[in-house]
Amino acid sequence: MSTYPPLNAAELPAATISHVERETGLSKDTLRKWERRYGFPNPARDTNDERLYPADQIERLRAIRRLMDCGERPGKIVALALPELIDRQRKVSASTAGADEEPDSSRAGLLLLKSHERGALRQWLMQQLLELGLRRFILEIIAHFNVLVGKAWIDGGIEVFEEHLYTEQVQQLLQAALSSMPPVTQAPRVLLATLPGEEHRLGLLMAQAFLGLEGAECLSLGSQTPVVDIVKAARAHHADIVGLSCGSTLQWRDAISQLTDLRALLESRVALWAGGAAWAKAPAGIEGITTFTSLVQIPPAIAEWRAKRTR
Amino acid sequence: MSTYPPLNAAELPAATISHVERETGLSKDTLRKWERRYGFPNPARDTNDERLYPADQIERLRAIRRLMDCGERPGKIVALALPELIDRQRKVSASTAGADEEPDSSRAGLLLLKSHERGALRQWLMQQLLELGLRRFILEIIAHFNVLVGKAWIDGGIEVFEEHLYTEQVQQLLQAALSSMPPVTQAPRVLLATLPGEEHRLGLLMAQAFLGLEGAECLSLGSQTPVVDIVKAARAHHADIVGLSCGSTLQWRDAISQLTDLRALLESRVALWAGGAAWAKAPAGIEGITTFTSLVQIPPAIAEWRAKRTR
DNA sequence: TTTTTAATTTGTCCTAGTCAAACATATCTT
DNA sequence: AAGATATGTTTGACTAGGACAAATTAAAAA
Repeated sequence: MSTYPPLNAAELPAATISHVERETGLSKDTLRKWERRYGFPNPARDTNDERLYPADQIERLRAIRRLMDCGERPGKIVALALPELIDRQRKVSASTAGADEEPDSSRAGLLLLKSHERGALRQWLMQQLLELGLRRFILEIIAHFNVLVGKAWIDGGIEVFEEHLYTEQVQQLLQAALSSMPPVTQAPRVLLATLPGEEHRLGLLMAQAFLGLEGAECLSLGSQTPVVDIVKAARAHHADIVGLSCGSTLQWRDAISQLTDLRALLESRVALWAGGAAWAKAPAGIEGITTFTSLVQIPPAIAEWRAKRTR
Repeated sequence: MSTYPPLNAAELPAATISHVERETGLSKDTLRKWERRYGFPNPARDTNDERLYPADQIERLRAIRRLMDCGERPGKIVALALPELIDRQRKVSASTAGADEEPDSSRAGLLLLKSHERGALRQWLMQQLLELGLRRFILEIIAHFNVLVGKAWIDGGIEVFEEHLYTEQVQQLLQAALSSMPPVTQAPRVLLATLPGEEHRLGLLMAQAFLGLEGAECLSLGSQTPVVDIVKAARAHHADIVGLSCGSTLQWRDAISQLTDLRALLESRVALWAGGAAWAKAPAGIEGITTFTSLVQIPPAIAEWRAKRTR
């Protein structure tokens, strides 16, 4: 499949600390602390005593980052070498899946994605969409696909660019489907957004599709909207519900603090809904905020909202 | 128009330094340095001696940031009070426009956007698209609209959420238009992406549309793809051209360093094209990189590429 | 006027240390 | 044994103050 030579670590230029911050998502402070505490990373220095990270260390840092996103703690893994890290990644992704079924259809899609054949994946997705309809397509294909891709992402079974390509395809498809939906002007009016720090739009789009199917009026601010501006938008457009999509990138710790601020600023008649993977393992509910761990919870929630409203 | 009460600065919670970093885009280091050098910002401290920024200072920082994006230097403006800042914003946005014509059509769109009437803007955009066709729509409506919105954004004449809403609408429209274009498999094969730090997808979409109109095969990685992964994708998909969209968020200083790395890693047969507002004021061209300041440069560039190829 | 040189501005990086909150473990109670 | 509570450890964000290169402006020379 891959006839092209793999990217050799040695030929890559060494990177500065801000470079590494960008590529790994680990803050400069964290990188320096780890160096001191665990002896890794162990960057060279340039003439000006500034850190220069060799490419293989960045690779290792990326692997560490992935494991941490799965709940591993730095102290246990930062000092590990790459092979051991990969080993552990395997274990984690296996245990995460559990005895979970593997829908053949999604698996087929993954193969298409990895085949690097332009058009193949897109065509397959379109076909599935036509065959199943929007609701089932999202629930049965995209949702499953997302966990598959996520799992592969953890154990390094998928390249970053493959994940980007996939996301881009699906977004295009969903957005096309959305814009072909008849514009509704029915209550409730939902304002959708993502908080600063969370860049993934896919969850937002899926939610928008689901809300649209329920006949709710959607207004999307896109990703990374500051809290203050969400509030202003909600006022200007008289939103009934503000919906946030919180991926796992954003730690729910961070999310909660922002959500609390938001709740305080929002008029009390406006409901605050927060969905996404971040809430699967979040501890308790917060006063005045409804959390969603799955898209299927949306339709009943809408129904309930309407029931309350008519009373 | 705005019957809702304005957001009072006093009722907003004070923010931590990372909060401010997120909301203003100014790094923590910069915020601390300014405090020391210019006496502003001047945050309170909590029990643990950590900075707490009141909301009005954040507002001021945002204004400063906007001015700096227009080329003003910190030393001249950081110490200024909000009214003086706004004054200067007016001047700058006026001089930027110069004797530029103001196309009535785009101006009408701006009014629709600010009217907060859901559907109005969308409908107007769709109508324009149908009437003008994709190419003229992008060139005459979207491009003009972008500078209008950009200008309003500078002098605070537009809210952040309004800008988000606008961007979201246009993206939806463009993406729908793209997915209804017949899939081409004609040379050159272009890989599109945005570097880490640049989150704006709109420029990317416009480029994709233009390339598609020229019959080139496009493959988009979306925004914020690390350099290494762009290289891997180019290899895997045998791209002929790698196209990057560099907005003004990303300083061209930063962009150039990343582009140089990218150029070094890419096979020499692969062309590297970089477009966007960032290059309008960039000094010199870089070896092996073609820069674009306008979309209209794309078609001739494609023609030239093909001419070279057939030889 | 243009070019070269010196001064200033500015943001990023450095060290080294403090501390609250999150997590893990052991101890006590019912 | 399960549940609550206290104690200990881990961790990342934050602080201060300084060094320095790159970018910009101002001054001097051609």
